Order: sequence, then structure tokens, then C-alpha cells
Amino acid sequence: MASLTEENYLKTIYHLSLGENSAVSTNNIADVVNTKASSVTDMLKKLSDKELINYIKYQGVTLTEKGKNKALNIVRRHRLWEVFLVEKLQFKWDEVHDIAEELEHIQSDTLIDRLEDFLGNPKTDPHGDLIPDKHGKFYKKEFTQVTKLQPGTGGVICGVREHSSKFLQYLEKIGLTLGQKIILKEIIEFDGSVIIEINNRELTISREVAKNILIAL
Amino acid sequence: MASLTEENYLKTIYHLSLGENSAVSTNNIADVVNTKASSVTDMLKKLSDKELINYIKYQGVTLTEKGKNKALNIVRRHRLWEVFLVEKLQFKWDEVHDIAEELEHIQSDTLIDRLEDFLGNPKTDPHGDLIPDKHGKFYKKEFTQVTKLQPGTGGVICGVREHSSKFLQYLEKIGLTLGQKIILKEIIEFDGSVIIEINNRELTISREVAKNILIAL
DNA sequence: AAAATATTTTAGATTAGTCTAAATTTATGA
DNA sequence: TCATAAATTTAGACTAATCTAAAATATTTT
Repeated sequence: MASLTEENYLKTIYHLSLGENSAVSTNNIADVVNTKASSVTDMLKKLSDKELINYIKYQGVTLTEKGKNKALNIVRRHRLWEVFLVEKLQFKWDEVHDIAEELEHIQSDTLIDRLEDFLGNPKTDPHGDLIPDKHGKFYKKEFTQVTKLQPGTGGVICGVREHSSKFLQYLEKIGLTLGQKIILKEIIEFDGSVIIEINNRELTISREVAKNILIAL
Repeated sequence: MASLTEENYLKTIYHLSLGENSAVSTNNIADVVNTKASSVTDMLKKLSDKELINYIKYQGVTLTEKGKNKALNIVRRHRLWEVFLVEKLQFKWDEVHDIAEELEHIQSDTLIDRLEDFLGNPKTDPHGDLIPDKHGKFYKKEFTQVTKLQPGTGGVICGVREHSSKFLQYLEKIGLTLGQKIILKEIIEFDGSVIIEINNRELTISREVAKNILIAL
């Protein structure tokens, strides 16, 4: 049974390894879990001893099958709790992260399976992120960044690539929430700003914002 | 902010001090939290420094107002989660304790207040124990042990004084669940066994069982 | 390819919570 | 009330997770 701290490292390695296709670096992990590189090294040895990661000194880490399963289970717990908080307890999508961060460590598979059922087997969390099933499998979903749409085309907002409260609150404020239908009108060459149409209104957003909004295909 | 361990000590001191009207002893606490007396002493010093308990060496401890409030809040969280598990996730009353023991440490007052609301502001948990409100106040409830009823009188089962799975499963098996109406027929002088009537059937239970069942007045 | 820089690891120390064994205090009972 | 037993505390050590500072390795620059 992995400690709470071990679980946080595993989760972090999982998330970081999605971004890159090479091994995850010590400093990278240290940044996310908010510790010093030396502490990370210590933990990596421990996780390696438990065969949860493949670790070669100075070469970074990857998750083993066992480690990946554990990480996926933590992600599953986190996202299901987020659905619960938003759907049942009326939290906003920008308020749930920290609480889910605590709830994700509650150790009971039965609890999570029942919760999933109670929530009606959701496939995505309040930010559009996919929820792994109990075997770690994802429901297939095709999506693209707003910045990669062809002008004149569009679709439904189905997720975000950035989860900070600031960003989510901003999206809420300008009406760009999950389920909204948008059409890309134009990408400004100068700075990559994007003009979209939503509810028959035109709206300009920065490239930075646009690339963090995902559209269902 | 109290650590998880500190919370468990506070909760334990609270529960133990309900039983007695004097201070709670070190060994008593050690038994419940499953550690050695010496470890308890260490923690008592720490809690005393934080002004959560009144501690005099060799004289046992009592909770300060501050400590009692914290303890009541933990009890509140525990019991509300138990209601959630039974009412919403179909757990049995003998299955919820361990999971609630973990959930009770999630730190968010908003979460608990919303949960309370979502559950319809229950006044008791699945074992009939009272749930303190956010100010630590209990809804008034009058009850008595089956062993203290007058023969011929009776009432509705509204709680238990013992929470082990074994006991709860036994009650379930013989049909003595919350809300059931019973009448005390006779107390056997020899060993204190109790004969009760429930659903027009007679049932014999030991004195030990009877004194752990609570009847609403 | 050597020098400079950045990253990672090692060594040794710290904190919270625990332990064992010994010392101290309180309670019991002849 | 004095000796013995029981309960409690102290002293010193251990583990998990962390830290700082120094050493080792890798990467980048010239």
C-alpha cells in the first residue's frame, strides 16, 4: 500500500510523462510536488525498490505497469470526486481541485466503484478530462485545440488543458464553458489572437487561452 | 491546523471523556489509538502546548473549549460521511466505520456544510448517534437502554452503544434495526437475559446485547 | 574537446510520530 | 504505613519525508 506521499509522486510522474515522450526528470517532479531535487531522488529510490518506476540514476524515470495502474487509480479517484463535488454539492469547476486532492487518497476501491455508479458512470470530469474505468481504460474521445481548427469550422467545447482557478474563472466569465458551441472566425497573424463566434456574438481570446480550450471532433 | 494524528487523539479523548466524569488516562488513550503509553505522553504534551487539552502530569487530561470544538467537528464530519455512505452509496451500517475514519480528516468546512445540506440535514447517523451542527450543538434526544425499561413498556429502537461490525451484523440478523418497535416482556433474574416482543414474535437477547440497544422515549 | 553551467545524487541533519527500557509517581493492600 | 504493583513519564533510538551543502555526472558553449 502506497503512502499518501508516494501516491502524490506517482500521480505527478504520470501527469508529467503524458507531456513528454521521454523519461521524466528529477527537477520536473520537484517543481510539481514542491520539494527539493534531493528529496525527489530519495523517493525515486523508494518507488524503484517497490517496482513502481523504472529509475536509472541521472536518466529520469518512467512508470512500470504496476506504477501506471496505481497512478491511473489515483487519477480515477480524483476525477470521480470532482464530479461528485460539482454535480451533487454545487461546487464550481474552479473550486474542486484542492478538495479532490485530499479525497483522492481515501483507500477503498468499493467506495470508488459505488461512487461511480451513484454519479451515473460519468466518462469525464468537470473539466472534460477523461475518467479511467476500474481497469484503467479510457473511453475514447477525439478533440483538438481551438488554435488548430480551420477558420470557418468549429465544435463543442469539451475540455481544457489548464486547470488553474484563474483560468477557469476567466472562461466562466466570458461564457466559454463545457458544452458551448463555438466557430473559429479568424486567427490574427500578428500575435495569434483568435476570434470566435459563440451564441451569435464575436469574441476575441489570446492564443494562450485558445490553445488551452479543447473542441470535440 | 491539527495533523491527522492529532485529530485522532482529540477524537479519542472526546469519546473517552463521555464515559467518565473525571479526566481521561494515558493508558486508556493508548488502548484506543493503538500505541504505547509513552507515545501518548509525547502527544499529550504537544496538544497541551497547543492549548487543546488540559494536561497535568500523572493526572490525565480533559479537553479545553478549543479542543472540544475541534473534536466535535471531527465527530460531525465522521457521522455525516457515514450517512452519505449508507444513504447514497448503499453501504450497510456495519461497513461504514473504517471509510468514515479516513473521510473525517478531509479539511474543508464548506465541503461538510454542503454535504450536510445534500443529505437533508440529518440529525443522527446510521447508528442513531447524534450529529453535532456546525456550532457543535446537538439536537436533543431522549433515550434509554433496553435493560432499563419497565416490563410491559417499550418503544422504537433509536441507537446503539456499541459499534463493532460483529454486534451490528448480529442485530441486523435478528431484526433489531433502527426504527423497529419493541416491547420488553421480561428480564430473567438468573443472568439478566431479556425477552422482548418484536413484530408479534418473542425474542430472547442477552443482557450484554440489551444494554447496548437504545430506545426512544 | 575542454571549460563552464546545469542537473542530479550523496552525505549528514531535522521533524513528527513512534518504540523500548528505565525511572518516577501514584495507587493498593497487608 | 510501608512495600509492592500499576500507571505514567523520561531518555534515547528508529523511520519516513524532508532539508542544505557538497560531490558527481551530464549538457552546453566556446
